Amino acid sequence: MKIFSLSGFEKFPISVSDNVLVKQSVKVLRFNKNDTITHQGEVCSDIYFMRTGLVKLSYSTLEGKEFIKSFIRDGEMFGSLYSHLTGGGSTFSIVALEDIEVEVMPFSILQGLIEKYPALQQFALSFFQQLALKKEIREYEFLCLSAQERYEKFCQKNPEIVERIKQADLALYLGVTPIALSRMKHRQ
Amino acid sequence: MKIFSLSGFEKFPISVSDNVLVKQSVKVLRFNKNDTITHQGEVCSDIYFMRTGLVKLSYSTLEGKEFIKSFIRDGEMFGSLYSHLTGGGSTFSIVALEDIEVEVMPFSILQGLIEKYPALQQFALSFFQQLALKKEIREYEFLCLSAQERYEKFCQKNPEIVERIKQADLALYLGVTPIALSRMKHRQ
DNA sequence: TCATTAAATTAACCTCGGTTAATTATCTTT
DNA sequence: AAAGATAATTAACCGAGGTTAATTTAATGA
Repeated sequence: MKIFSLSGFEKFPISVSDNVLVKQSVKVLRFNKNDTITHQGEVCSDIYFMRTGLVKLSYSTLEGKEFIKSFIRDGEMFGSLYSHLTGGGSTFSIVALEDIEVEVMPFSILQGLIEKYPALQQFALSFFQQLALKKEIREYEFLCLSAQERYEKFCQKNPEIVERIKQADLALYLGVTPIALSRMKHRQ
Repeated sequence: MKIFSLSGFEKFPISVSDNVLVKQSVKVLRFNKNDTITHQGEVCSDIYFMRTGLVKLSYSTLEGKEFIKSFIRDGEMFGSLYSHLTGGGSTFSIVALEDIEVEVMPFSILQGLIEKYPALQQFALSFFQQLALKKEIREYEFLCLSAQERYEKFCQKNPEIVERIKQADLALYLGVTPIALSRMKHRQ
């Protein structure tokens, strides 16, 4: 049961005075394509709402390899769950794949509002249930599907995203090298 | 911030009358090793608390292959998030790896209690945050680690579980065949 | 204890994906 | 339009893991 659909932090169903608080806490930031919004390892105590554009959340390994956790597009909310829950540095970087405009708010402010408003509590619960479900589906795909099948499914489910990203980034999301993805595409 | 640690549904911090409700709704069931508790495809509108024993949540593919989503041990809670959120059939089966004793309660009862008690709401939020985090860590492992590395990490983090499961089941959890895991173990 | 079944190991063969490097296509930018 | 950079493709080689099947080891039961 969705109480409301998020179209930015200032649209939370809260009192006028708390809305003023939110307006004071929220910063609207712009980044250029290829900018890194937050670096892997940095503590990330903010929550983001993507107004326009597209970013990737990506892991860099010790051997210098990159893998992509997810793509976040306009209208979606994101942050580092790990950083939020443990206070440690984020396990991934956030990089703009297009020029973007994001709203940024400290986790702590959102936390306070959630404790105060049942509707926000329901929203938060639903958000994390959906996040868990998404990640369970990704777990299923890594376990049960081949790279080829993951590729076909992604293209089918996210045709718009495929248009907006480099093929190499799609490969890193699927867990294979860009070369392997190129081969897969041209396999008869 | 953990409000309380779950040691069974009857230990929820709720009123005496609601506790009676819970006691009436909860069934304690016993299953033998190798019994299937719920079958893939069946709607699973219950939530489980594992008193004693160990189960696996596993996917069966069309080609007759099996892959293991997770192991659930004594003291843990589980259910089908997908079935709960969509009303559809569960995407996985639940199979006892030891003789087990579980508490079973309809999701709907828990849902009602969550709406009534802030402490339970906080508990549910925390539960799904932790679930999402666990699945994000598994996503990281599939993306960034080799099968060998996933094996070593699992043994390191879950030595007790390794003792209690068949090596073949560990392989299916790691996403490789039992043969591949045997080879990995004996690789110098 | 022996017999039977299940689990784990090993071998031989093959496919898929990683790696390096060269080549071609596609974008940018002036 | 030409030049330079970036992205994608292709080739050759290698290793990890899948597959089938045989063998050994361990567990279970009568």
